[in-house]
Amino acid sequence: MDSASDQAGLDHESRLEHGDHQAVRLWLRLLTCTNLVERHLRNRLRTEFDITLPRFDFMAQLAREPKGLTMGDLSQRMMVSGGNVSGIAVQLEGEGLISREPVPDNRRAFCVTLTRAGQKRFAEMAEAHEAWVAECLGNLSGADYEQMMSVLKHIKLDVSRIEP
Amino acid sequence: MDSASDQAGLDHESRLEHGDHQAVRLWLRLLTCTNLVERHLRNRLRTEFDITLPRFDFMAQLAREPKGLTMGDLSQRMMVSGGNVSGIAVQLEGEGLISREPVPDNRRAFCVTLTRAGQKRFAEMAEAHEAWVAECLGNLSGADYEQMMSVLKHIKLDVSRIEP
DNA sequence: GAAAAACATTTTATGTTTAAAATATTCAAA
DNA sequence: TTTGAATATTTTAAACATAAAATGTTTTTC
Repeated sequence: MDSASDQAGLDHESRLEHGDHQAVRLWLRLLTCTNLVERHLRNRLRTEFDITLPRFDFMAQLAREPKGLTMGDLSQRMMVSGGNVSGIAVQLEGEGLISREPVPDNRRAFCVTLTRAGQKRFAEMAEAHEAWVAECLGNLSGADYEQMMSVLKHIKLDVSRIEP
Repeated sequence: MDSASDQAGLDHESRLEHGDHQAVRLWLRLLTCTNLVERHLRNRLRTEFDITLPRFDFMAQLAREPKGLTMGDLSQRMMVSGGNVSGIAVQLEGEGLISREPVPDNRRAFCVTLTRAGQKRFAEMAEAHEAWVAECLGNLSGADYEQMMSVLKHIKLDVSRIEP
């Protein structure tokens, strides 16, 4: 029924509409797929390491920057609000996985780093996490991988150009 | 540095690790991209229609099924927990956008449908939503679109095969 | 050098999301 | 038919997320 009416009157308007529908279909599939992988990782982190995805992400950012990051840096990189990282930091600090030390020449900011225990704990989790991700996304050809990376970068650019 | 060591000792182990890293990079980009679009749509729905994304999704599922859906159907299609749809339903019902009627031969279940007002309201929102999505994802070539759809389907299949 | 602006973070209030327990109903089997 | 398993939904408690206000610090500007 849809394809019949598409073939019938293919003026500008319906062309546009067709493109729109296409975009929506892609969006829904993209969303479904991402949610599926995210849920999978979330569940495994919970069942095998008793940690949540946000806390894992928090630690992952720090692991990438041994010199430490400020709360603002973390908020920006994790793309969540400041109040959010604040809450997560309190918990991780309570568990002894991160430490927050004052920055010498800026008493407003904290320098957040992984503790020795945090580094060790994260290393274990990261290895498993990487394997889980590979299970989900590692079964693509090199060409598919390159294509996806390129198209996603393209989309990212398109979106960032919209937001005023 | 990375590429040098890759070329140096390319045994099975480092090959695997390389593939894993690749998968992680793709995953992070996929996640970032999806979050970016999702946040954009969420903001626009809030500012222009004063509605949240989950409520919109809830209504979108119903719009697609004029005969109505049970709470469980909605939970499954929206890929969120039952408690979640339960809360959303209460709100939408309070606003008169949906109705929940008992199913004759199953007193456990509700049949949820859009009210007349809900249909009208959704139609307005859906049109705008479709245009916003097209702004984000509509700027791809037909080939890119097809490729994305195909690869995402592939990934979805891979993930669904994992979950035990 | 004092007032104002900008900055980094936390707090607060509100709302979303999940997992798990609780409730109620239906179905299956012994 | 009564017991038990499965189903559909709601409730509850805890974590997460945001925006906006509050706090304290630094920088700018006049």
